[in-house]
Amino acid sequence: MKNLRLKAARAAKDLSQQALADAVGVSRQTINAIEKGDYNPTIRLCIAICKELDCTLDQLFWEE
Amino acid sequence: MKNLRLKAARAAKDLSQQALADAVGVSRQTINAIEKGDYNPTIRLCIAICKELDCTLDQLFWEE
DNA sequence: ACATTATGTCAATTATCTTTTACATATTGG
DNA sequence: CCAATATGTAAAAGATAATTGACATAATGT
Repeated sequence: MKNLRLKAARAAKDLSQQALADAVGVSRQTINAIEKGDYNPTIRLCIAICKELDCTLDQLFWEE
Repeated sequence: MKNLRLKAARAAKDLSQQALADAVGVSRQTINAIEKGDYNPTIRLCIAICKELDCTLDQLFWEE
């Protein structure tokens, strides 16, 4: 399933997928794949994304 | 660096590394490596561990 | 209308997470 | 003292995260 919270948080910072990818040191396709879902990124990448977007892991990646 | 919060949370549930590994469907070495640190597990594994230990991502894996 | 940026997606390759097998030490209970 | 459990660690192989390059379609602004 899609990660719409990530997409929204990125939009709130007015960052493109490319800009976020550059900021956290991965490729644009990786960010796109995470937002698209059916993907399993590493915890360090998730943490880097959270810090760039001023969020926490629970806010962007926790699922009940 | 070591993940002592994970080690403590596991101890609080009285689970061995093997028991936690079985519960989340990975090998004992993987749990050991995560606790040992210098390791980068996937977010899905982190979530599975958190749910097994009744914690959240922020509680076990967030780092300021 | 045009150029530019942003996004979606795919195939092939590289990097790395995870397993398997194995051996070692420490600890606990009988 | 002995058997069983728990933990730490390592090398090789398997599974998958992530990169690279490419092509396509929307969206945006001039």
